[in-house]
Amino acid sequence: MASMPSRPIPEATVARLPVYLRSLLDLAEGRGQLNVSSEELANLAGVNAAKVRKDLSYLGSYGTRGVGYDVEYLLYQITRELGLTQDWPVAIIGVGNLGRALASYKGFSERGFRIMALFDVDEKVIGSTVGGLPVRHLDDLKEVVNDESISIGVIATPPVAAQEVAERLADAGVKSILNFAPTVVNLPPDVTVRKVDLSTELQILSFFQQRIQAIATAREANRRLGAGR
Amino acid sequence: MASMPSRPIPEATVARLPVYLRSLLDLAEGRGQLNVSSEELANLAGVNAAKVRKDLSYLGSYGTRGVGYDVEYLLYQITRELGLTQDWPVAIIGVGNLGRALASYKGFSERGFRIMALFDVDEKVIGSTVGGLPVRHLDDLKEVVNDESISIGVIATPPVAAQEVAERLADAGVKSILNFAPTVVNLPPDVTVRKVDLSTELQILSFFQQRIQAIATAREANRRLGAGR
DNA sequence: CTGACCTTGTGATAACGCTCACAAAGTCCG
DNA sequence: CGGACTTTGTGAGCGTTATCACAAGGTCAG
Repeated sequence: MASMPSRPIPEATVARLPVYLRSLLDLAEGRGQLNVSSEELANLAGVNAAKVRKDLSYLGSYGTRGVGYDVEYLLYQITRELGLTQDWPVAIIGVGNLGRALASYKGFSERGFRIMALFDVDEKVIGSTVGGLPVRHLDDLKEVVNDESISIGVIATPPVAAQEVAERLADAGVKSILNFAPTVVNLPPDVTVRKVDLSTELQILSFFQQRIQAIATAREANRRLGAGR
Repeated sequence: MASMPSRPIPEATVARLPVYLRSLLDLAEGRGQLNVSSEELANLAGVNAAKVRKDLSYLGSYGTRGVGYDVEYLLYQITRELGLTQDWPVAIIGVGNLGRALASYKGFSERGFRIMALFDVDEKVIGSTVGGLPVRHLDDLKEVVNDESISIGVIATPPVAAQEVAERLADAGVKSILNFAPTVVNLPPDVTVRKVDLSTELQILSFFQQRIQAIATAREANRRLGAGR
């Protein structure tokens, strides 16, 4: 039956492929390097070499023993595996601070994500232009998704609106959603939702930071005890 | 020696605590609910009930069998465990699109992360005010970190600058860094770095989106084959 | 006070991901 | 052409995370 994926690629590997991709682009564009060893790629990507090799082995045997990987060829294979040989049309819903920043973010278009439409419900911003695109009313979502073949939706609304927006996206046929709103959205399992939560990240940092300070405090107390003895 | 953590809390659990925290806040503030079962909390947080119970059990036995968890008490325990009983002073480095959005983002201050200083190297923005704070030169970083007891640094610079900024932060004594620049930064292991990469997230979505379309295409081909038989 | 009922807390087990270590396969120099 | 050297690809083992299933502990009505 045509080409089933030889082995299913683990999710952890998929999450690292974009990192390798970026490292390879640096090598190719910056230094024009032709070959790269798993060791070198590992350093650039901030992981260890064995992991790089195992990850790449899921894509196939694209390396040459004794030499390493051909940068251009590997670039192509990862690009293909990630589905980045084509451009993806993206819509952003919510044109607040974050939505605006995302709409103007160069990194997206550079990587083939074309922001095709912006939506909001606030009459004050509807009709205005952000990053060269008009802001449309959320009610137009389904129509625009169809017309522009939007396949990825980015939610940048306040948390209360996120669930409804997510449902509207799903209803319009969008199967991939990136959610920046700090709330969990529930959707049928055929829709892939990824969540980016800025506060959550800081809270995790807080946990480790606190641990550092707790240790420092304990050590300080210890030192004093020692001195008093 | 005082209170060592009874059991070390798994990192996967730490990463979920902020999600539970948010769900509990919704319950407390929104509906004024007093008790919550692992089942209900699981639904709100988008995980399964057993995982909730196991996660919470690392914090201690704070539930009541037959009843559930006391919302306020659990809120307090998670807040304490995450080190959120105190405010954390934060600096943002890089005042481009993203830096500005972060500087104005309400979600940070709401959760006790106080943005105390902004830095850049572009003379055009230095001295200007963003979100009520003056933008200072990166060279003042160390001084300000000391004066304001900055404990968390947020990197929102272009990728080429990220490594140097990270090193300067580490040199100034910052042990927790949130990196939005799309590049890996290498620092000594006593510095905790978390990375948020917007393009990476879209690329992961692309992978799954592509898979969907590949399946749809295969099914379509199949259908035609079947019809032609 | 008793028994039906509910929900937690946790061992046991399965799935997953990471790392190690080394054979296999190639290069390259003399 | 042969042997030293390099680096991949991967099986095996280990640690972490997720899930299951149920005894233990508690509520609550009568």
